[in-house]
Amino acid sequence: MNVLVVEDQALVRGAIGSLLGLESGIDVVGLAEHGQAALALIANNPPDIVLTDIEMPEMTGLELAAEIQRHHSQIHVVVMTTFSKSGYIKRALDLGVKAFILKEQPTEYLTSALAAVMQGKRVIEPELALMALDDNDPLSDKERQAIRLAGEGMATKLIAQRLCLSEGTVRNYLSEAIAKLNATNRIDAARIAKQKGWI
Amino acid sequence: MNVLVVEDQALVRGAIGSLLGLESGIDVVGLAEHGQAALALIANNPPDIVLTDIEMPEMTGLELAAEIQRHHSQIHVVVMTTFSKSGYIKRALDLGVKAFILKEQPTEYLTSALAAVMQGKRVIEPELALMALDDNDPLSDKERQAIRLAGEGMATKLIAQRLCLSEGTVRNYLSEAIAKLNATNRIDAARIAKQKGWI
DNA sequence: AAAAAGATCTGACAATTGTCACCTCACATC
DNA sequence: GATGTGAGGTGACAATTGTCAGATCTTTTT
Repeated sequence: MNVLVVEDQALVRGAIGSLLGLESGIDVVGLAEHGQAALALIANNPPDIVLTDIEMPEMTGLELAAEIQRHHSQIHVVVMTTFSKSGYIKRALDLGVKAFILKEQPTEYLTSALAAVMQGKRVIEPELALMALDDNDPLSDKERQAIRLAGEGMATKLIAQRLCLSEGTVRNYLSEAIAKLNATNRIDAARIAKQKGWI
Repeated sequence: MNVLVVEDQALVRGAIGSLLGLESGIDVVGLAEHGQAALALIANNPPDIVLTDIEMPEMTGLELAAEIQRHHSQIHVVVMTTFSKSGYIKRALDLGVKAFILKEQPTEYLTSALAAVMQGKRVIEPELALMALDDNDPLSDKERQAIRLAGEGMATKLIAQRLCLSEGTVRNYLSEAIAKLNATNRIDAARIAKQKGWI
């Protein structure tokens, strides 16, 4: 099967290309450093599978998956990512992505997932699928914005100015968010929300 | 030459192992997922070169480099990282690291750097070396640790317990660090220090 | 040996942050 | 027209955080 590898870090891109090149049954037919480059290669020579990272500049792997779903629906998309954020998983599943690979998983997981995808299967760890289900972001829009700014080190007064709210209201939002996320303070809350992909 | 690869993401670790395995003259004699595991492998079977990522949980690649410099000074250390933070580069050079590889560089850069290191050379991009020059980390060791924990959302009391210091002393350290970094509070200070590679 | 320089600690104080109960106003619904 | 409901606000209070001026007790320097 023909695979196109999309990953922004050249060293990792090359290393994964080399890894897959060793597998019998897999031909690496292209390497792209972001979604735009990948689309150009796909137009010329559509592969069977596009294996793409999610976090990339210019165009993320999920945006690439959306584009492929729209214009090249016969191509299977497999995404890789460092972070098992429930938001990512949910979007990927909605976009018809065939496999969801975490970079913490061993190389054998990747190769066997690619083989399974060629047989028409979907590959996703059950626990990740569950994460997508209970991806219920409890934060309101204002809470989200307040927590994000707080996570960048802004003081309450500045956050209030930025959001055009009173200082007290901002404190209320932050307090709410801290409670909802079971955090101990605003920094902790920001950390938790980031980790879930909510801010 | 015998190379030990240290990288926390299994997929990337395996892929780099596979890449280096293809090179004639390179034997990948071990794969470790963090500094602790690497040290255990080194004790049994010291390689010629340790190729390590910097950003890792438990023990960072730079902490590993320090440990190797102290106890296994004949081993060459090569670090890889996504971020060209001036603090990383400076610390790496101070720790006797032989080559500094960015993950955005192509795979050939890595393989040729490893070959050069075996010939006793040092490999670092001139522009990165320059970054190291104008990097003056003003933080003391204790301040660094305190700020890092604060950046993770820990309250003063917990930080004090972790560092075996009194609460007041921790507040002093944080206050000092905030002043030195021209920050407005502990979160802001942590953000600045992270970006420079000081924590 | 005296002086200087550290690191840690303490206590006091002000500023910021976190929590909570309750207020107001607009706007949709019954 | 009465009633909810939700966004935004206020004020009060406690807890945490930030600042600073010493106090102790090592080390290091002179």
